[in-house]
Amino acid sequence: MKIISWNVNSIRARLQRLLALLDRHRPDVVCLQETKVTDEEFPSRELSAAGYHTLYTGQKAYNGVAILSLKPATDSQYNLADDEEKRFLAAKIDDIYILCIYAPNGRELDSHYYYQKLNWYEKLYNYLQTNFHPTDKLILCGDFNIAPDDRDVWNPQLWQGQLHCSEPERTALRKLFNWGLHDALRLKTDATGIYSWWDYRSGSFYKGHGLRIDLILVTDTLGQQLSKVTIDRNERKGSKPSDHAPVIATFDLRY
Amino acid sequence: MKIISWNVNSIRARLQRLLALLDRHRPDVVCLQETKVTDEEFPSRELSAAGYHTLYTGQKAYNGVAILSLKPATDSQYNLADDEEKRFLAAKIDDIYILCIYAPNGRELDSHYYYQKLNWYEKLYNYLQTNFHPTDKLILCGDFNIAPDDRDVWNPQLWQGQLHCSEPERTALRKLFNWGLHDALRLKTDATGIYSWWDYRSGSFYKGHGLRIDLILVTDTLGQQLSKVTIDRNERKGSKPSDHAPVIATFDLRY
DNA sequence: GAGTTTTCTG
DNA sequence: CAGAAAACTC
Repeated sequence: MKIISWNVNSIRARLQRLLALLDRHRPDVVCLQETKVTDEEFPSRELSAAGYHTLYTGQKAYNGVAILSLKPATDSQYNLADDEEKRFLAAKIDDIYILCIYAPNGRELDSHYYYQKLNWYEKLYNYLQTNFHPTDKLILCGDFNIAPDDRDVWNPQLWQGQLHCSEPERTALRKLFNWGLHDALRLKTDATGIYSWWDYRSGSFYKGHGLRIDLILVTDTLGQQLSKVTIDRNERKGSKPSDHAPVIATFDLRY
Repeated sequence: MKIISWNVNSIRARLQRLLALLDRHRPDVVCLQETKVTDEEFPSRELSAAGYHTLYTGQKAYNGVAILSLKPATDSQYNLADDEEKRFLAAKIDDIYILCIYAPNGRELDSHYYYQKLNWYEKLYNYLQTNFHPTDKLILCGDFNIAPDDRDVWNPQLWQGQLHCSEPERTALRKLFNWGLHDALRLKTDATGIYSWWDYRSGSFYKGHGLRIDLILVTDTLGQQLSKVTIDRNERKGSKPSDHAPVIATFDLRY
């Protein structure tokens, strides 16, 4: 079972790249973030022509998430709580619960939006607690807008305490780990220098100035069947890339 | 001698089409309107690579005119009077005076801008009178934003008295004719249904809803040597066309 | 810097 | 409808 999480930064601008990605990896499940289209504008026809079932929830210029799957999904959920912004989508595919999220950015440390971000994580934690158990087969993936720890940051001193790396943010993320989720990539490697996002500005990708803020979190049972986690850095190259690269996890599912 | 006048509606958006046009017709002179770029952004390198000398005067998002020529130009003039907008460019190529204009649109009948348009035509007339004589070899071409008479309008009843067709506008244009300029196309044909502009909206081109507002005017001596006048309607087809088609005049110059 | 919407102009 | 700019977000 192969799952990909990718912040496409506009599915309109990235459709051809997305179709090529599906062709290249033939993933069972794809979680997309920042689709930036309303449901009417979501390119479901092109994606179903590529063989994928689609679930999506979007809004005008911002946010928007989607789940693509080779097999049809069930038990879909489009809201975390009373959220106005389209940042959450959940469904069951086979016997695995898939949660696709696009966490708020926070804009600025200590701003109104920063506290909304922390509050949103609180809601996510509550959602997990009320609806699931750590023994469930569950994957929570997406753009978390938090780098878990200093191994995930190109210049930890510079980023120390900054947005995406502040203690309150990391604590909110750690709460998910403590509940029973594992950072898939960290089950496989302790290496530094593995990033999923690079600012469009000032040649950040070329300079290696990235952060790992796109994560695939899994519960224990799935963690034990995890065979591989990679980040498709090539997707950040060429003309008109997203500023995020896809994260890919492969499981060797035993029944 | 072949001359083309074309309102490109952004030379940035139309550069490939322009280069193809140069290649297709190999005109001696090209007058362009609505280049919509500052002089720094004018693609002079690409055009000189295509074998053309360039004169241009432009501003940020609006207006802008240019003259391209196989032979270098002399006696260039960048202003009609004290004009703030970049709507006028004149030069001498061989022994012919070339005046390239982009007349104001006028926006609305009887508006402030409408009277500015009439006033601009007054300045153009004065410029002609003070600087030239009807016996000169002179070509005045560009986007006049006036349809000379009802033969040049797809639905004269509908357009009767409207912007581009109102009596004050047509009188301003007629003053140029009375001075000694001839509408090159009308020296060759009385046909109706020959247009140079079609609104982008509501499939006007497909429906044949056009106006002839792009003109090549010539003095007597040149009129007598005029061999052909056409409008390249194909240039309005395909993807990303200008809303104007190029007007092409060919002269059989006797020395 | 690369998406988006909105406003302006023709 | 198609350009361009400006304001916005990330």
